[in-house]
Amino acid sequence: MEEIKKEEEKSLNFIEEIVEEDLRSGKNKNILTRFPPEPNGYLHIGHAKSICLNFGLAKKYGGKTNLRFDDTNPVTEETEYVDSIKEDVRWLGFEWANEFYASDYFDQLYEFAVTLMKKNLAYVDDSKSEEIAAQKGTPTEPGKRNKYAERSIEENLQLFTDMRAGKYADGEKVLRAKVDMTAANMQLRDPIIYRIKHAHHHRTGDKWCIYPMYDFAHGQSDSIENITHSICTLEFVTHRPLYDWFIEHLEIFPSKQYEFARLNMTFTVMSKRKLLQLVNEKFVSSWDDPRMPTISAYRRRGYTPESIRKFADKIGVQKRENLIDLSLLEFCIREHLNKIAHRKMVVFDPLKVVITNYTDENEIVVSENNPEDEEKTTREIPFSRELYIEKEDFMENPAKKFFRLAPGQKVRLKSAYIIQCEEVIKNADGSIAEVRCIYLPESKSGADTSGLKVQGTLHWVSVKHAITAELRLYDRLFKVQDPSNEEGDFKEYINPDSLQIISTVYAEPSLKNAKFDERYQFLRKGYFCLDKDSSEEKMVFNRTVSLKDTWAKELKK
RNA sequence: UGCCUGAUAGUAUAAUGGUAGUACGACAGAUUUUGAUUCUGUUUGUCGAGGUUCGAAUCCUCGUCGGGCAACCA
Repeated sequence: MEEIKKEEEKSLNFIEEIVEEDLRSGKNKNILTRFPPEPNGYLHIGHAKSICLNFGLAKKYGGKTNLRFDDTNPVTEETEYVDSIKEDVRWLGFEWANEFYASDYFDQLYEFAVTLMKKNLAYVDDSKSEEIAAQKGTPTEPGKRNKYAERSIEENLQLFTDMRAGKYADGEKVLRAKVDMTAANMQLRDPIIYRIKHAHHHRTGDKWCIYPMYDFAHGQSDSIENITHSICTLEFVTHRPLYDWFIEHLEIFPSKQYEFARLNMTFTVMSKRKLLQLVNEKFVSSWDDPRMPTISAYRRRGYTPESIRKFADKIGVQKRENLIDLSLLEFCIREHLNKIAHRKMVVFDPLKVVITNYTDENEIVVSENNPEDEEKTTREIPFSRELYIEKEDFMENPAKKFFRLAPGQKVRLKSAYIIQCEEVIKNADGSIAEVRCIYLPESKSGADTSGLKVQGTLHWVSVKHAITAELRLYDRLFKVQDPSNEEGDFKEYINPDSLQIISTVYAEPSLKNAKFDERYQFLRKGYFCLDKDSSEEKMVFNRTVSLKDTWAKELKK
């Protein structure tokens, strides 16, 4: 009871506080949020934060969320991205009330521009791009308005009509809002709101050759949809006065913009531009290469939607710049996988063990699928005289505190017997060929009458029953905590060992039935899932995340 | 040297004038047929200087430091 109460009293983030106040005061009867991606790249974990915020807020307060594609720049946007974004949002577990596109509103937006011109609040400017930039001034010097701002309403209307009709080439003219060239906030220095682009749009085709800019599309789209809380990242703070200015002068529904700090994560880059470079320049194989921080990559790698939502919840929502520890994300996925993943025994780097006093031909041992699971389901594993264990689980001259197999030392074979090492057989070159052991028949798991306690338990597979698979082990993509903040190109800091492929590992036979939507814990190794590159002939597994390994830490000391 | 923002343990995040708490990490220990999980403990913090107040992370003043803003990108 106490616990539950604590959970309910969890403090609100600053946006939840605003929403609660707006609901309490009656400013809003319901809330409506939106998630507004531009379809020019794949969604990443930073977007996941935004998705969880927008959809989570609506869910919590009984409102709804629209998915709206911010597709006002035809040259970078593609349908491929639209599809991947929808898949990712759904996979994360969210349902949108409506699927909209900023391009749905192009006619309306055009009318808004006409309205502004009629109010003498917008004008067609013939200046070149560089001229406009120069006239804008600098943060410390005010800008200057040019002669085009003097054009009559009629002339502006005519020119804008001509722009739409395709009478001008790209860049020849723009439509600007007439706000304030001397404003301290540079966003207000007569921002461009329409530009000419003779480009094919992924939805409207060739209907338009003029396209609205972000500032003249986003807020208006919010307003058209009656979005109550329009949540975006911090870099748009300086745009907010403009956002409000358009709404005020167009006299349309007053959506409100609120800003939070975007997610940064250690050993990761999070800009779509940089991620696109990684893909295009082949540093990774694709947008969903499991080393990428994209949602599709996490999905392929074996992350669960639950774990990502949990992560989003734990990092919170704030306005301060942040750099989240990757280990927090890893904690979240380990926590979930520990509960749901079935255990399997897989030997990565085999060392043959022969049990000299073992003669049974067909023994089957039984092992639990998941000790965390309430329902204690089990599976059968064939045992035999010749087994594989990990090379690293044997030391001829054991280090201090080495609890595993060594000459004369005893270990437990998981779910089977205690064995004792009797002899080490070597190859001509001095390397270890195999290890000979004896087993203790009375030590069988579940029926152990030996009275012995051993410190180590090893995973193993029967040589003649083992099946093989390929493993892909992933490490962080960058060598440094904050690649974007280092000197030079961020790509110089790519970790050359971010992908390790083990072409053949030996697994217990039950892994043959592995399914794409299931997660596995390879005992003492890590969490794995079947990769889409698997075929009838070859199973391929991705390591989602390793298990914590305090022994490896001990060795480093 | 303009405008806008922000500053609490290593990293995040609470405390909304009244005991600076939580999580991750790190470290130590207990349990363990996974050196996993679980459990216990330890560690480290209010950017600085003034002020208001019985009392300040919180309010005020002045600094310092970080981030953003000068794309026909979003």
